[in-house]
Amino acid sequence: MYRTHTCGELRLEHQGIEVTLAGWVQRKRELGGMTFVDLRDRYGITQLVFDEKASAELNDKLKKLGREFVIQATGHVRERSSKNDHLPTGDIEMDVADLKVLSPSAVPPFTIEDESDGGDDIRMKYRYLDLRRNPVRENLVLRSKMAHAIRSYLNDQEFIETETPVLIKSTPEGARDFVVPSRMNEGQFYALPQSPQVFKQLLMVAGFDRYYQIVKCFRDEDLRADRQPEFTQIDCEMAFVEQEDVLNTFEGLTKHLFKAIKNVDVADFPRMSYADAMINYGSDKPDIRFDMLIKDLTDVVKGHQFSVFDDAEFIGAICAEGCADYTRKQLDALTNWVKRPQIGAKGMVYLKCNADGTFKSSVDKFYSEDELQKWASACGAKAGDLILLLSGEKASMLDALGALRLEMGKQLGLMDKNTFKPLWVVDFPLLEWDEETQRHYAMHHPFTAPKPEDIALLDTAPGKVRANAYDLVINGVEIGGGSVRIYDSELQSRMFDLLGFTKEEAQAQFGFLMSAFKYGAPPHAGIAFGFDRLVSLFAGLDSIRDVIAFPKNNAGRDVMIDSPSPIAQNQLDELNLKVVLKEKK
RNA sequence: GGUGGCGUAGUUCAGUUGGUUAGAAUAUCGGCCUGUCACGCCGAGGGUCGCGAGUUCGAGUCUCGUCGUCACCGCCA
Repeated sequence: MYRTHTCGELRLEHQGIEVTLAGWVQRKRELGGMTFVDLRDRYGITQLVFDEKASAELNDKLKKLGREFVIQATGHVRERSSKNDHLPTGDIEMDVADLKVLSPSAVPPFTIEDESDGGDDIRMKYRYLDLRRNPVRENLVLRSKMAHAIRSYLNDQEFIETETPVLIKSTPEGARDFVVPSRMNEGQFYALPQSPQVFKQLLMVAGFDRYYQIVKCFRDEDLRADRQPEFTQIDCEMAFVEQEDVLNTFEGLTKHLFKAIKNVDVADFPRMSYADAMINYGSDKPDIRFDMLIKDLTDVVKGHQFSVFDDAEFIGAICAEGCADYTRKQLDALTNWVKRPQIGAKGMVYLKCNADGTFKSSVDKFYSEDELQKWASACGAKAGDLILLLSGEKASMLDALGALRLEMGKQLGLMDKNTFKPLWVVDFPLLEWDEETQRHYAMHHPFTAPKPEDIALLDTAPGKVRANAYDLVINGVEIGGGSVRIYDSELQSRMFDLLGFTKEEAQAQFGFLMSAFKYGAPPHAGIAFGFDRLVSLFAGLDSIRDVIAFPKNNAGRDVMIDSPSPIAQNQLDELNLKVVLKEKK
């Protein structure tokens, strides 16, 4: 036995007893005749005291101790003569009688403290050291607790946790697959799952009725702060349910997590159609912690010889409360911000609704005070507010206004990390048109059921068909999404047809699913939450990297183990692979 | 694929208009110190200014390229 107690549990009540602790040297404070050592493990810190007069042997060992040495110390617990209110163990210390170095440490490249001196790069390279730090470890403890709470909630609701295979089959739709060559099947490849989609549907056909899994998924696409090539989903599917049943079940799960983990009671989640989200928020994942809705001013501002507006398909605005005192410099900065290629606006028009009731606009030579008053009324603006207008092609301006809205929300401090506003976005379009390939793609996935009342549109106006598909959005983050599935092989076959699959292709890719549907498939629906995003939201973090023990960087590299990496020629030979690198231009 | 930020001591950063020997903090090492807890005080060592070209009498500083890293756009059913 290496220890009798952890470094976080000794208190005054333990005084007088002999204990053994083991852990890492956090810090050494030498005061000449005596030395203090802070001993750390994941449970806390306990102060060890060494008296110079005790023994020469102990002094020698003590002298050699450095930061992050792993040691074992034995001695009696005693009350401190000067206590430390900042530590739970601050009333006591160990009078060390015996010390053993279990493992020495090189000088770590950054300080292992709550506020480390290390930057992201170096901490990622030495992730195992970064994980010793309290804030990083706490994120992973939170993750563990949330996983536990999810399992417990779903188990109580009769969900069956079922594993599905990781080596599966590549499909053309959706994200790029990570592929794995098969040695035993020459020239053939497995794919890693983008999600266990078809397997969970087959489990419904199998009569499992309620399935869930906290499962790794893989997508070979470019990364972001909230996107990793491998990420974790809370993946679920239910049979004999309608959309409403799924929403209620997972709204319940989400509320349970907020209560159990953060002791927060959240109100019932509002529902918003995809169409409304796009028009009012310029986004399919609206942040409803604040309003500042987008207003369509097209009809209000046209027809006044201001050609920029007159020639535009759409003119939209947001109203920033209390910002009429923005300076020229601030407005110029915002204008430049919306003109960046990422936002893509050509320019920005402002209208200051001054406190004295007058108006000041960048285009007021085209518009009378009365006209400007109409703008203000249409935006619901009051004295002291600032209206920002963008004009251009409708879809891209809604997008830009949505981004501008978030930027203003950020600048005005309207996005409090401790406020949680979940909502369901529903009625997504079933299909989206792709200009490049001149065909429709499934917006969610090809197994999503159209709304029954829209099925007639499948032939006439497929772009207008709405799906029984839904997303859970919290604070502008897409936490999860799902849909009611097609369970009729005829309709499924028609969908593949719409998506441009030939009968043969559909049969080759998804024949197993359509066969399964011929043997009594129950109506079913499902949902998947992005677990990493959910944890980072609960932790108040912007990057999911912070809630993953060993994450990858922007380029999909693990800088700690230095992967990916080339493989040996004999491995390539065995797999019948030949590497041909493209010439760099 | 694209846009932008960053790259200087182990680490985090400063570095003026292009001009003498590139600084600070912290970490490390040595010395002093018996109640510290971010201990304190004194001292020391530590630099291919990411890399490569170019401009210049002279480049950490300017230009181009390249590599690394971060954020975003495209992409992510």
